[in-house]
Amino acid sequence: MTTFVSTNKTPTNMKIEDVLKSTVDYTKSTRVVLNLMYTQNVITDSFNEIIKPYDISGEQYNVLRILRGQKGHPANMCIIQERMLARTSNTTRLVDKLLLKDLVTRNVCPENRRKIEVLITQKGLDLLTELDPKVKEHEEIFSKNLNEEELIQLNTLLEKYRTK
Amino acid sequence: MTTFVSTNKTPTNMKIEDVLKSTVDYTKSTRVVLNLMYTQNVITDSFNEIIKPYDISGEQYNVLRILRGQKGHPANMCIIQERMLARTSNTTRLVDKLLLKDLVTRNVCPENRRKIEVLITQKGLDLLTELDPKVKEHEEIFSKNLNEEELIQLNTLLEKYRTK
DNA sequence: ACACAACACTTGTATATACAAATATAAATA
DNA sequence: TATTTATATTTGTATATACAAGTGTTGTGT
Repeated sequence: MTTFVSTNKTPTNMKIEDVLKSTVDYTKSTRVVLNLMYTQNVITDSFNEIIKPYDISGEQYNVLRILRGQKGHPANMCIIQERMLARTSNTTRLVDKLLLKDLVTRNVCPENRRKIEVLITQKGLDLLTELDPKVKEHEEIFSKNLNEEELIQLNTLLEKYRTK
Repeated sequence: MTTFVSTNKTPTNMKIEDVLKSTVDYTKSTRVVLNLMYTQNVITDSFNEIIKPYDISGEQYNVLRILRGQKGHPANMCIIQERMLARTSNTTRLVDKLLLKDLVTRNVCPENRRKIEVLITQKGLDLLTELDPKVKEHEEIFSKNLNEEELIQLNTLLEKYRTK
């Protein structure tokens, strides 16, 4: 079976029916779901290629970003989880991996021994600094396909769409 | 640590900065990436709740849908993978799981013994029939937040955005 | 002070993703 | 025909997701 990871030549801007080789047209509702899923996969795959040489996963990167955002204040597991994109990720094990790479420190909170204080190390900050321009570039590869107006529209529609 | 899976009361229609509790505003490019990731997570979580009672995963459901779309023609692994939303899923192991539940059959292709012929069983078709209305309802829970015009716009913007 | 619930986190298990390597068959070429 | 190359799939390993159950700590009520 051919692997489509890096050799994927499927034009990404096609109608979703063509991407998924469907012979029938979907309803607008179905198309939105599939377009969202597929577009997210395209972005994630592209992002993973960027961080791959740095021996870090997208989720680990996400945790580091949250920790940097704390600006020196320690974050406990609750805080990290609240701010993650995928709320059900296992924060304990993600922090474990970062700890092994010396990108974070982890200590029991003295005021409340149930809590854990996680801090990003200088090594972690340096890694993020190195990644910053590449991540910015990655975001712009896609957003350059839309003009300012369309970017605003897309953001508005996504926020409106996901309301429950 | 509190689990946010089913007890998550975070309003889903908020600005992405509020959802992720960011104190600073993101650029439009960053917002699109985060909105896409987060919205996809919201949809996926909601979909997983629907199929959970049926002892099947979202990816397994996806494979069954592809097989039904074949209308009696067997699909080999290549075909299934091409049509999946996440191109890097491990089709072999997904089919393994479906086989254990008697939802598909798997046979070596006699014309080309490298290939595998996968077919959906009647039990698989029945499961999909039972799920059809629930899946439709799921799609409409979100799409009802937008009018016809906006649904078309969102689809168009997503297809345009992901162009590489 | 004691019991018990709530909280914060960790651990276990099954599934899925990501990617490399291995196997088996078929096609191409010397 | 033998050898190489390409194709189709499987297997292995590490990571991540999903969810339930477990551990230890704190707060609350009696």
